Amino acid sequence: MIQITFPDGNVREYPNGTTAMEVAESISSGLARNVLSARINGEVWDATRPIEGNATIALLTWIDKDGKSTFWHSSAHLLAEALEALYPGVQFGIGPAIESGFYYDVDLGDKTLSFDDLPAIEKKMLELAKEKNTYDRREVSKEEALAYFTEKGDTYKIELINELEDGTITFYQQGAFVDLCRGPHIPDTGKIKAVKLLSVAGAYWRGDEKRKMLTRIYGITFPKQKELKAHLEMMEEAKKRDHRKIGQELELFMFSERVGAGLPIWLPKGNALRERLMNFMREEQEKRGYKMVTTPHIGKKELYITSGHYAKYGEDSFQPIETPREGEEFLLKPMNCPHHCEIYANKPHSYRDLPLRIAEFGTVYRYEQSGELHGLSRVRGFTQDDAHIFCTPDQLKEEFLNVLDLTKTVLSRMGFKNFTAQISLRDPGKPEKYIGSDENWEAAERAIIEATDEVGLETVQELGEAAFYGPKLDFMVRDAIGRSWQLGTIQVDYNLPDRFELEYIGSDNQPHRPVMIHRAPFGSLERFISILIENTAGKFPLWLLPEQYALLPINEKVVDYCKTIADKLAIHDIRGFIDDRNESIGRKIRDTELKRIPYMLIVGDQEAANGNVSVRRQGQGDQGIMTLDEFAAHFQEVLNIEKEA
RNA sequence: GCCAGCAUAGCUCAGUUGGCCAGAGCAGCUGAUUUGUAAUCAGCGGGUCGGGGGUUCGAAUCCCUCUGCUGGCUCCA
Repeated sequence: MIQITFPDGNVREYPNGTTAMEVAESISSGLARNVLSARINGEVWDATRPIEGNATIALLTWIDKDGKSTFWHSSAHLLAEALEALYPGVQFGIGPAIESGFYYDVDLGDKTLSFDDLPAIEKKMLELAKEKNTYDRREVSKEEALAYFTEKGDTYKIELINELEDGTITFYQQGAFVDLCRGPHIPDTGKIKAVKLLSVAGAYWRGDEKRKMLTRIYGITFPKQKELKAHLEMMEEAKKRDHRKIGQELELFMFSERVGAGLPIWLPKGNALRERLMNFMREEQEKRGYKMVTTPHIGKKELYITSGHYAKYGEDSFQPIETPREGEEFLLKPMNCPHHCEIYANKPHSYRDLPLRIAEFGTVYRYEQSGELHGLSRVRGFTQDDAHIFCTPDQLKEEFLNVLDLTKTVLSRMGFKNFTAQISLRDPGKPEKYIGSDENWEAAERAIIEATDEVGLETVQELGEAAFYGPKLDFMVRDAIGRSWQLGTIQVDYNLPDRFELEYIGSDNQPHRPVMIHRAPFGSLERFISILIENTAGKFPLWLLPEQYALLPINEKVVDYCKTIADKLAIHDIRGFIDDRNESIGRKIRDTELKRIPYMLIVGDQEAANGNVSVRRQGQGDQGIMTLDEFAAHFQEVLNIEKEA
């Protein structure tokens, strides 16, 4: 007998070689039906795999993240089985579960697969699922594994096997389909009741753009049809929040083929939003001792040779602009730091001057591959809320903490709660990717980790995600369809001060090298606004809105009364406009609702006679009659709630 | 840049297997209407079907190419 320990600490005895499924059955048949896999001694296993020796167990079902992931990984195998049945000779790459569903990378030879082919594959998958084939695990020798896939002619699997150690290789088989796989899998295919293949896309084999591009099929599956339906409805809802759609509807920004791809054009309403964001940032920065500067949009090529950016990105940038007579070369600035370094170098500095915090809303231009462009999130010209802090090594941590505080203030003021703070570190295996000494890298990485620990910021660390000149702390936020984007960033840089030979005179009367922090709490206004739109579905916080209310006169006679209201509200710093079009009140309300203007003040003969307004809130309907003072008080209260949130 | 798609009026979309002057709703303009919580009514104007080239007696429809867009991949100072 062996002892099995349950998550609640209970211990029960079972015969040696018992499976998780049998354990589940011993508890209830309902549980057994729902078990997808099990965590045995911390490792996720097949529910049908015999447990040898004492163990801890956690039975995993659809509600567990690992249960879902087992389900989706098994679904990838089902997809592969269907593909093999429909397209004999297909070769397989890898087929993992992802955050929401799964994919399989396949090589169909000369055959190209398009979206229209997916329904037939879905149908085959459901057909195969109904066979309720079990997923059978088998340990194989490397020799046997190679022999099988050589016979089958699957070059990708052979490549994978060659990198595995003999004795650790397992095959899984369901129905006629055998795959190289570590597992685990669900007990049988019958649990997969609902299948939706979402898209086909190209994906380079092993993520290497020099290697062959395989066909990637994305899909998602569920144990119940109803769940699939709910999921698809959710995706539809998310699409309505897409900033590209809302941006057009609300006339915030546009693109023009003639101006060029990836070059956003801000329309008056979007620009007003931008201005408010910038003013907010200006105020917050002024409180924290930043000085604003303005620098040109271009800089001589030599500037970027000095900074090291030319060597790193010269080929992959917009190419230099030349002066017609002198032949001087200028680059569109891809970042502001070299210009700011020159500002620092403009005069000698004493340690007493530091930290020096130089800020600019700097518009920069970067070449992005055409396939990468995406609305406002990935563009070729954008404005950073950039600043560079020059400080002594001793001040580094305090300055970092100061920036951290600013960034957190910004995110909370915007109502962003679901961000991830990611510390991006070097890839230790690829020193050639980075410039700067080991010593400086270590010091910088340590500073970031310590500062985030100190403020209790929860972070994730990613190796290999650092910029080429230094480690960074990025704030990542998700868009409407779950993609993660970098917004705010804080980067420590020992390199640029070196390259620009920046100095300050210390208390010892000797020259020293300052440390530099690059930071942008919004990141770029473009991307920030794209996320703001998707997070709020275009219903922006009240304090940010240029148009907070619309005054809707019911007839012409009350327009003058509306004007007196607007004047009085302006005194309270409440902004809005009068919709005096010759339209029905129903139409005015509908149009204002669609423009997502938070307050509608409806005024007819009664309101004009009584000196009040009828208040309607966007999306919430009639709020009843209020006097102006009542409305102003209510308004102020909402602003206060926003501020504290 | 690569893979797979898409591109018809300002917007959202129809347009059967290539066949008369390319359609609708909304928006716009003109007029009537002065309206009580999500679309008042009527009339009118508007598209070299993304650009260019080709096949054909004939192309929005088929082929090539460029541009832009969508979903991925790679990249992201």
